[in-house]
Amino acid sequence: MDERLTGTVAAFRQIIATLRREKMAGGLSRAAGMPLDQPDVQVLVYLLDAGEPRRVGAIADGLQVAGPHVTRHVSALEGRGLLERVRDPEDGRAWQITLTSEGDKVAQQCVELTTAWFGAAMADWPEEDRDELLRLLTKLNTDVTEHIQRQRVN
Amino acid sequence: MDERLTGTVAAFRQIIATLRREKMAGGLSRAAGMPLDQPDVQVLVYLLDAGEPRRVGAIADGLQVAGPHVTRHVSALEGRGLLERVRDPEDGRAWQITLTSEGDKVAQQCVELTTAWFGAAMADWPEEDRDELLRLLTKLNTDVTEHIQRQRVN
DNA sequence: TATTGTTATACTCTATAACTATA
DNA sequence: TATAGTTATAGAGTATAACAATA
Repeated sequence: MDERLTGTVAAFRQIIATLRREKMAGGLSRAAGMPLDQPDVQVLVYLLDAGEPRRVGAIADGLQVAGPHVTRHVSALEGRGLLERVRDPEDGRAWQITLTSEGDKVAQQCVELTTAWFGAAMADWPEEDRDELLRLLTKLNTDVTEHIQRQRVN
Repeated sequence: MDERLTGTVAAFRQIIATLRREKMAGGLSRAAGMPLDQPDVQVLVYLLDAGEPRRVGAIADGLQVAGPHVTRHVSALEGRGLLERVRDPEDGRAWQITLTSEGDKVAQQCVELTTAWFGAAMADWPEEDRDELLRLLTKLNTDVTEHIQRQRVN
């Protein structure tokens, strides 16, 4: 068995545990001046990254969660004026979820704060290591996703 | 703002989402021939890594969860014969939690299966990249933990 | 009086099932 | 009849508060 892999998995697991416990959403709520839980933030940031309106189903796929979960948070965020539901002109069953300008602002704050947080944590990282981490995590993401899909087929 | 960091955070978040959805514990249960939820596995693997009996409080610290959470899973695992509670000879309030030989076996299976899973996902990774991922995640783990502690002080 | 662990309770995140409206 | 989304309900994981026993 590859000792390196065991160590890598352990490190990964611990980072996840640490970040979970940190409850970043509390800080984001304070910065945004309104209550935002973690799935709220994920929906907002997903839409910001997308750069254009997206369906409820697309958000669920992107975040890898079930549809009803997205529905609930979209409804809450709509109620707070951070996004809007617009009927999809090409499919009367679907909605296009759109960030309002307020929602766009809040989403950007979330990204900036999170990035700044990691930036501070990694303040003394050399350029090469930053490049490498991005490259390797991106690759890991691809390979893990592919591996799961391969397994599904079998 | 560092674009690399934004990408790194995004990749990290997506890997977490993918792994969460994969519900590894189901496969581990099947392999072990008994129901094991995710916190069960974490407790077992923590004790295996420790290599010797540990207190409930130490397990909670190590997994970064609250005490009562550990108590519940320790009780369940004890009921299934995977571990034992032995009074700490030096402190009558505390328990030393010990893996039974059965528990040790199951914990090893969990580690092996998880490692094998990642090994398959990363099958075509060159040696250097494996080394680098281990090095960078270990470093990230250290730096994130330190950053949180620095913030706590302020 | 402080600490270890437990019991009881509640909260957050997410899933599944049943339903509705449209295709 | 299939699909997009919603409503209602349930489950997993974890936290907080109140307590017991020992230090």
